[in-house]
Amino acid sequence: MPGRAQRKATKSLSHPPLADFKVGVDNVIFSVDTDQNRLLVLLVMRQEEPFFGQWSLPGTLVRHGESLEDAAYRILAEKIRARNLYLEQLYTFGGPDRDPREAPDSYGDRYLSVSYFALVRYAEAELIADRVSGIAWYSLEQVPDLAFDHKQILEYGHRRLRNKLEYSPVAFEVLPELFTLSDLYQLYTTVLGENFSDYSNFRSRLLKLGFLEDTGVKVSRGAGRPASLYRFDAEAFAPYKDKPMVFI
Amino acid sequence: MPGRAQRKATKSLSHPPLADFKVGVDNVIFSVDTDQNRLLVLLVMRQEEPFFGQWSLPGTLVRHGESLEDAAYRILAEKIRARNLYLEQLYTFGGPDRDPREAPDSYGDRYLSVSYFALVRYAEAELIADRVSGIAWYSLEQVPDLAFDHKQILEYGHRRLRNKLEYSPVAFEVLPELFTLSDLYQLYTTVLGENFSDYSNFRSRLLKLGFLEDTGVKVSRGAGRPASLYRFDAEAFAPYKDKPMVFI
DNA sequence: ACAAAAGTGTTTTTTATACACCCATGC
DNA sequence: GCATGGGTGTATAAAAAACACTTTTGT
Repeated sequence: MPGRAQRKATKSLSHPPLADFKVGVDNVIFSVDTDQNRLLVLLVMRQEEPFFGQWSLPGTLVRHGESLEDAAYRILAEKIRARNLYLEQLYTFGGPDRDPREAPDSYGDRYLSVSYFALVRYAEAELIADRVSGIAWYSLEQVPDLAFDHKQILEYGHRRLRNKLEYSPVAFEVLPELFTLSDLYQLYTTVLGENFSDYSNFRSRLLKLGFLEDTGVKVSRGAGRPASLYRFDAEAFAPYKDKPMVFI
Repeated sequence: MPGRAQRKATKSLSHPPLADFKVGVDNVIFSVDTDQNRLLVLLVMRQEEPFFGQWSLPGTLVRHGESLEDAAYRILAEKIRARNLYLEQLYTFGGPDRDPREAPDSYGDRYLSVSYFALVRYAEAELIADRVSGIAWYSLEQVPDLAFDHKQILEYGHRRLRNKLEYSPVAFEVLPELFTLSDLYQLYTTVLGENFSDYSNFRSRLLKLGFLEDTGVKVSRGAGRPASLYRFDAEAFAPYKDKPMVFI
């Protein structure tokens, strides 16, 4: 590889050479199953080395001419047919030795992972099983061992989800379009833990804000009084944009 | 470059080839000059192409065997001798075409920038001028045109600073070790804008929290009653860790 | 009829906001 | 002695937290 050696020499003789990178994108895709009140992550079974046969976050390497975000959308689209979708960058993990493909002391490529955080609606998200069908939603408490440092990435994504839930309306990206107020409340408690707030206070606080539209439609789930279905009204929410701490 | 072509072929014939990256680290280093109440960023004058002679954020390319964070600390240490220091990752900018060194349609290297956010104490930070001395603190309102997409990165860092100021004790990383309460207040107003809170309320809220230690020492700055010097007590702050929204 | 879930309301406590006023210093 | 910045206190409004109660359904 004469081209590479040459490039090194141009810079400076005393410095250690620059690292060459392949850049991967890994997605932490969350959803919730409102019926069973489970917070879910999308995992895929790896079909190649390294970590063949292990579960991992859906990821891909960035291709020529492709932006990071494009790559993130691409894997998403390969794994899932989703109508709605929220996506944002999470964090970049890039220490040496995070990928076993990096030969310890060689001058081969380093692998760097830019992680993205995504939210989709469970009911509208159709998983795309390739021939080997290694793809599944996992409840957060039952996540198996993951390839690479994906457990760490997932943990980081989970933290981000908890934070975002408190001060931005991301809940409505994961909930179905029509939801009951206890769906919403349950989502908050499963993500934030019990005793983040009393139901009745949570309820009145949110209703007072005025961006939850009552459709009037009632649904009955087993015993008990039927609940109203609500819809998130993005326009009515607009004035709260950029103002933090609306929810709790 | 036969090695590279071979690697491509192993994967799949239909896919576009993977991009090869050089990874850069760019630091947004903030400080405040308490005397003049200016929020400052550290800029360096580029000594090489591209953007030769333009101001830019201090950055470097990641070397073989070096982690991203190591690289971030390395540039910092090259530019500044700082006792205290706060550093965290900001965001990764990685679209194609963000760096003019990328030939538009070639298969050359892409340049990706992982940005870091740093805070140092102005008084304790000694700038290291290399032979050409192209390094300086710039007041945020007077930042000139910057190389690459550094203006965007800086803007992003500024946003992060504003957020962090509200819910974490980063202010004490930028202030000198001993500071008056109006130093603190001024810092908040210069970063967050006027009318974020009335001085007297700000004051009593913070003192009630109990992690500001009054040293008893007084300083007089021109006319007016001399002010007490305070010190941030990290231990007393500990219970507030992870609890957001302590300051406002 | 009664348990279960949804929804309403009231009381108490805490926190935010506004603002009036006193204190110590330089000139 | 008065302007200047530092520091204290109080009165009012608003929001958070606790909890008691009503309403509507399935069984």
